[in-house]
Amino acid sequence: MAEGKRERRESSSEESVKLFVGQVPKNMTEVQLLTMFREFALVDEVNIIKDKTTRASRGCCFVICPTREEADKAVNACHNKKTLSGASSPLQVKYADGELERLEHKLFVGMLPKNVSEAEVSALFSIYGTIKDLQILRGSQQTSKGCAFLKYETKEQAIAALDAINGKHKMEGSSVPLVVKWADTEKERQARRAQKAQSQASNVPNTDSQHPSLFGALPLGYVPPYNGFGYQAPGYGLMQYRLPPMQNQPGFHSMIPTVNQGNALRGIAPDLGPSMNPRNYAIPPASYMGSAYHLQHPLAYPGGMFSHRPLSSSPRSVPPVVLSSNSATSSSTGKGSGGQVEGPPGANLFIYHIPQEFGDQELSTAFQGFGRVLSAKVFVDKATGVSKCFGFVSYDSPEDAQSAISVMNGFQLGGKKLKVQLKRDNKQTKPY
DNA sequence: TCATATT
Repeated sequence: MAEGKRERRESSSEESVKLFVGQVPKNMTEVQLLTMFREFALVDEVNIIKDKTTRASRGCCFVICPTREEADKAVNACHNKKTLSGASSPLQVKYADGELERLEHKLFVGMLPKNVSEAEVSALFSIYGTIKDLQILRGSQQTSKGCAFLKYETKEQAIAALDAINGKHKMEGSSVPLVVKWADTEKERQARRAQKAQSQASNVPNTDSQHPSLFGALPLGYVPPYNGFGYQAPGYGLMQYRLPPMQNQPGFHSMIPTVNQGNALRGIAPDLGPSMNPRNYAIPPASYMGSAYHLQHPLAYPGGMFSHRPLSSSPRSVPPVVLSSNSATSSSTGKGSGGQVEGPPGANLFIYHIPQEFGDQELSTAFQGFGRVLSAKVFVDKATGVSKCFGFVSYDSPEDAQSAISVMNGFQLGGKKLKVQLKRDNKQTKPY
């Protein structure tokens, strides 16, 4: 990225401030919102944030105020102060991502001599403007890391310092010039972190063994209705089947019969090799054993021949559950374009005590044996990306949801018992 | 412990 310059919106001047507003009813218009916010502050513009493809409101908007003072007025008057009709909680009004940073005029200074003090850095940079904040990064023993962050009062000051010092000014006793650049934004840092995590993850291709405790605890059972599978008969080698590419499926699946052999999984999975590790594990109910399931199965295709409750005639048969360690598979569950697909009333589940390591895909897979999963969402902490251990699963029919509840509620998975209930419906409140 | 969403 080029240093020393930042992208800027055409439509708003340097001092205007963008606010992000959440809890906006999806049926409100920009004009309505503009009118409302203008009761509290000067507002230049309101932009509803819409789904890229459907153009439907995503329930939030941006508000552009001409100055920081006006923006603060809007925040103070509205944030958590009023709930718009149709919203489930009060308006959230805050500086949009990056706005505060943009107003900070924050620079990164590199190639500082290790022994340089704050005072010395300050003396140099004060030539170009008023320093609002300065910190040299230090390690555990207070040893300098040779770089610093510095905030100026105005952007012009920061630019002046950047132009004058970057690559040009050598501090006393140093043979290399200082590096001065705009500090990374939070977004840039996130992207960097994500990239690092990504590259680290790809160095450890087989993550299946990271969930050994889950395998042992899996509910008995199952044949995935929309997935093909490989099958390992007891004592036989692992066989795999590849699905037709058009089926939008993970490339490989393995199905490991019986719970008692669950620990065999740990021995089997790694043998598949890094480029061929299985995506889904299905563990069929004990009642499947000793039955026709010792024979080779036909492949299951989406919408295909394989009933998703093939042995429901057996009273002791336990529900379908599949564990998936998939990370990169597209799926039939509703996601991808952002918003969650919700099913009809009574077909949406709230699930608590989801194992920490479950993501959307694992949740979807674990619940897909009861019906067509329209969407599955595990909630994660915005900052850390860590699962909050609760989420939602939507089916297209209430009956599917009920059968998922009857089987999965109370089911022990990963140390805790799942809590599976109908999702609360905050929506259709009927005031007379 | 019930949808927090950044054009």
